[in-house]
Parts: sequence; C-alpha cells; structure tokens
Amino acid sequence: MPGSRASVRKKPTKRIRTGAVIPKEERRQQILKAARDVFVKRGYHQTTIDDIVAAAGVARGTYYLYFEDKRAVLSDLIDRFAAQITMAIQRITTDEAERSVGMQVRENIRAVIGVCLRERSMTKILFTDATGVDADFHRKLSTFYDSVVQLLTESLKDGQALGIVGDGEPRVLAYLTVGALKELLYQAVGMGLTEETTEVLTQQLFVFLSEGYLRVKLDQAPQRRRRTR
Amino acid sequence: MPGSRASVRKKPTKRIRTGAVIPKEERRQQILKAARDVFVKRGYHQTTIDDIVAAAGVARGTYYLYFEDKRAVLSDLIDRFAAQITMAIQRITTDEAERSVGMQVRENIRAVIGVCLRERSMTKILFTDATGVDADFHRKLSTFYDSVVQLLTESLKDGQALGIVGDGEPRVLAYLTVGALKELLYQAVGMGLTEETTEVLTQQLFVFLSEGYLRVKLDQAPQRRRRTR
DNA sequence: GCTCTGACTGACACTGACGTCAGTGGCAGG
DNA sequence: CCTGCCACTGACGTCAGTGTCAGTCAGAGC
Repeated sequence: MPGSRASVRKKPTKRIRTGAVIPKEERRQQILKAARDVFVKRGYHQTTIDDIVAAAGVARGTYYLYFEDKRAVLSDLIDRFAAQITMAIQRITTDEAERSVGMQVRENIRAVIGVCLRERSMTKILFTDATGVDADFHRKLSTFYDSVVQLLTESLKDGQALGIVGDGEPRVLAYLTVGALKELLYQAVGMGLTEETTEVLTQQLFVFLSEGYLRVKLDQAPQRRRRTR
Repeated sequence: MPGSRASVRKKPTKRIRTGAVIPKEERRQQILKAARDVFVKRGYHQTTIDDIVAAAGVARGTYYLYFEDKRAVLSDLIDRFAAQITMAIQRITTDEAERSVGMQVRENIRAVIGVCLRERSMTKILFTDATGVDADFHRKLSTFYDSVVQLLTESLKDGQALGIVGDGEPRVLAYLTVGALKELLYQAVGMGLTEETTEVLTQQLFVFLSEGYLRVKLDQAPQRRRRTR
C-alpha cells in the first residue's frame, strides 16, 4: 500500500479562495460558531462536516486541522457551555448574614436561567442533540449532570439538617428540581423567550420549590404533616 | 440503467436458513422486540439495520417487508409506548365523591410511573434516543408531549378556579411538573429501579407537588402568602 | 406426487459521508 | 527578488450502511 497512491491528482480547480490568514484561535472560534448554528438548524445527527465547513466558509481540510471529527466540535461546544453553567452556580452558605439562604437559592436559579436564555442555541443543542450521540459522550454528559445533582443533593441534605428543606430523599428532590428546571428552560428556549423573562421564570420556579401548587386534601392516603393553613 | 442489472447473481450460498413460517403479526413483533433491545443497548443512532436483523434472527430483506426504514421501527415503538402512557392518564373529575381529587392525581402519577417502570427499555429509548432523530420525528414527539401538557394545563386551570391549585401560570406549572416527572423516571430507570418502587416515587412526587420543599424566609424579595407554619 | 404461491433470503449495486494529502499561494526573513 | 514555511484547499479513494431483487423453499391445494 505504500506509495501506491501514485495517481496524478487533478490540480485543485482554478481559483483557490485562500481565506485571509487569521490567528489560530480566531479560526477555531469561527468553526465552532458555524457548527453551533448548523447544529441548531439541522440537528447534530443530520449535520455533515460539509454543512459545517460550508457555513464556516472554510475548506473541508481546514476543519480537520482544528478538530478530530464531528463529535469533537460538539464536545467542545458542550464543554464550554457546561463550564458556564457550573460557574453560574454558587455554593450556598449559611454563615454570611447579608444574603439569606432564600436569596442565594434564588440567585442560583436566576443565574442558570440567565445563562441558558443568553445562550439559546447551546441550550437547545444540549437538550435535544447532546443526548444519544454515543456511549463516550453519554458518559461525559452524565458526569456533568451528576456533578450538578451531587452539589444540589448535598445542599439539600445540609438544608434538611437546618430545617430549611422539607423531608424526602435528598437525591430524589435534586432530580425533581433539576428536571423541572430543564423542562422549563427547554420550553422557554423553544418558545423563543429571551433574557428578559429570566425574572419571571425564576420567580415561578422558586415558588414552585417553596410550596408546590397542590392544595388538596388526601382523605385516605397517609396524611402528612402541615395540612392546616 | 434499465436492464443493465443483467449480471448473474451468485446463488445465495448453500443453506438458506428459512426461519419457520410464522403469522405476519408475530414476525412483526419479533422484529420490533429485537429493535427495541438493540436500541437500548447501542442507542438508536449507533444501531444499523444489520444489528436489528441479526438480533431478530431474520434476513435483511425480511426487515424491509415489514418496515420502511430504521425510523419506521422506532416510530412504531414510540407510538405504542405513547399510547400506553396516554391511556394511563385519567381525566380528573370533581363531581364523583368517592375518589377525591387528591387521590385521582396520585392515581395518575402512579399509573404513569407504573407504565414507565414496567417498560424500562422504552422509557430509556424515549428519553435518550427519540430526541434529535430528525425534524419529522421531532414534530411527532412534540405533538405527544403537547397533548399531555395541554391536558395537564387545563386541569390546573380548573384546579385554580376551584382553589385546589395554587396560583402561577398553569402552563408553566405543567412544564415544571412534567419535567420533574421525566427526570425522576429517567434516573429511576437508569438506576435499574423496578415496578416495586412505584409507590415510593409516587409519594415523593406527590409531596413535592403539594408542598415543595423549601422552607425559607425571603427577607427582601416580595413576600408571598402563607409563610407561617 | 406435482404445482403454485408468497414469505423469506442474502449478495449486489449504489450512495453519501468521511478523512487524507498533494498541491497552492501569501508572506516573512534573507 | 528569491526561498522556505505553513495555513489552507478540495479532489480523491474508501467504506459502512442502505435498499433491492433474483432466487429459494416450505407447505397448501389439487
């Protein structure tokens, strides 16, 4: 097989567009941005490398100078987005007097919603494409989710010890919370809601976490504490 | 191109396995079941038709006798599953005295969780693969979700009129509820929980919807009713 | 026993996406 | 002006997966 590729290559047509020479990192960004846009429009699985390079205005070969394959761009995009979300979350403290726990919780909700509404494209990609790519990718994603859930779970456990959080399996409560938030964001982004609605959504979720919404008497099932009001 | 396929076909090797002749519908089920199992194991996008027919123990050609393409099996599987879920949900009535609204809500939660834990594979497929297949499929899925959300939204609206449901935008509350349930199910299935945990999960979600879990004073934000306890 | 039917089979032709790499040209340094 | 460098280009070979269809065979009907 060595050297057997002695065939004459047709010279690459006439004109070579030769995009302006551009700082490395900038070109990388250019491709990432293009990929993101195409992913949102067509969906990750429907997208081909050709789609991406066409959108980025570079040649197929250039793409492979910056990324291993299609997964690599997605991976990079998700990493950055996950980092943004992680950074938006602040660990809750009980000792600092100026910001009550309630305020801190609210602040976290607000921050996450803010990031997701600011990065609408990425939010959509995270929820609709990042899932079901392949086993490796799934592991990566799970790790991210787990870290969020883990943090939340611990906070809830602490909260329970302090009587700030009602009872229930902390991990389950964490899932319920994250699930509610995810769906809210997914739908918000899908409906085209922008950053301006952050406040409203934050409030709704906060109230939901604080008091639920069912005001109903259970006549037969085991009655739980506090049904008076 | 017409007739140009005049080449001699090699006779299909020696032995033709020729699976027993079997009632049409049965064979269809056989393929569906095999597809489901493979989808769960490899994920929809990683699965090829060859994987499916190998698992089903039929020939490639047979597959195309029963399904248009790969999407078609998935579509069929999801349709059946969606139907099961839809049927599990009972519209809530306020007039019948014997089963309180609370019980009916609980019953619905229990039923949905029951179906999903009984059909673990399908639950996993629905949540991890059904998303991001293609535009048409996405529309189909959205229609299903929307019908569920719509039903829930209307129920919540009715509930608010009766004072059974706290205030808040009904549609948003519906999203929060569905989101919480989805995540709970996804994680439960992922952790290998079985039908036996239905009761526990139902209880947790019900309590969550009834009273949330945050028991915290908001010192600065607009105070909402009922913070005493 | 013979024929006819139709479910079933699997080799084949085809396609579309992939990753490569020989070649191009702008530019910095001599 | 020349030369070497290197970011960039795009045509090419490859291949995995698809859908088809000529061919096979089991069993029903005569």
